[in-house]
Amino acid sequence: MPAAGLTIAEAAATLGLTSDTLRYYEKDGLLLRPVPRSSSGHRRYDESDLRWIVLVTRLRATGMPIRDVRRYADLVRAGDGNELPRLELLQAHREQVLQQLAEVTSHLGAIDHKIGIYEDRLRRLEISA
Amino acid sequence: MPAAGLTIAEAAATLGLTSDTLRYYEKDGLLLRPVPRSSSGHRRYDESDLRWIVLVTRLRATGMPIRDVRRYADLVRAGDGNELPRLELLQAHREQVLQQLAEVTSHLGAIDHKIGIYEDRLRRLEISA
DNA sequence: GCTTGACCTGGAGTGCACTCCAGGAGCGAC
DNA sequence: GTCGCTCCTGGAGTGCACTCCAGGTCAAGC
Repeated sequence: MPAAGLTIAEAAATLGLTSDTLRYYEKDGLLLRPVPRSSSGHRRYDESDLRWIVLVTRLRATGMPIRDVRRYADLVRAGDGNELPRLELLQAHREQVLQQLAEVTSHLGAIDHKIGIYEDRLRRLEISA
Repeated sequence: MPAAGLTIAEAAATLGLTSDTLRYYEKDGLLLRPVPRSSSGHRRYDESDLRWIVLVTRLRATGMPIRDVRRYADLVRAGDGNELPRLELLQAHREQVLQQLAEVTSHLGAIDHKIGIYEDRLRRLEISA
């Protein structure tokens, strides 16, 4: 009978994280619950753990600080009744991300312009060579 | 007779940085030259200094590490003849930024979806109240 | 029954990019 | 001539997010 759930190494590979990071997230209160253990005390991640950690990685990858992920996890862990603060937290993050995207896009435009200048210059050097 | 160029505080305000950061960039080799000094040894930033630092902030704001900005500054400082490596560095960075933008945008889509779910749920709670 | 390998814990260490600080100098205003 | 301001330097300190390590447990395979 195979054990239910993934080992920490399997979960890490699936999620694109390291085992160390998974332990760190758990210790830091980013997960909804202590990950269940096998009889020998090893972590076993089930589907709901993985689904949550995927969300955590999305929040992290869009620049949300650990401390805000923890605040969000705290809210979800607290159960029903605080949907509004959860929504507000996500909406605030969304605004941040949009602003960040706009800023980066605009800077990228300027960098692209500079790239164009170098390309022109190099084309001309090539021709005159 | 007013001195030519901005003081470090003025330059910092103009660029949206701090004086400490400007000194740090200079010490770390991110600038094209040591910033010229007044007779009393205070930095005076001229237009060319500012233009370069604007580029530095664009590179930084799009996620280029300090060490790569320094490599780019080294190339520019070395003068004509290495346009190709400069171009390649910028193009590589461009690809990074595009990939980053795509990734963030995709994660944002998933977060938006979650926001939609909360909005629906809250709307329903409101109606049934 | 002993080795091997994956996992455990608490805690120390790392890399990055600033940010702050102590001690000191120059300069205009009073 | 001294107060207050801005600036200088070298170097220490900070916050963040991991990442690594020592020393130990446990189950499976030989």
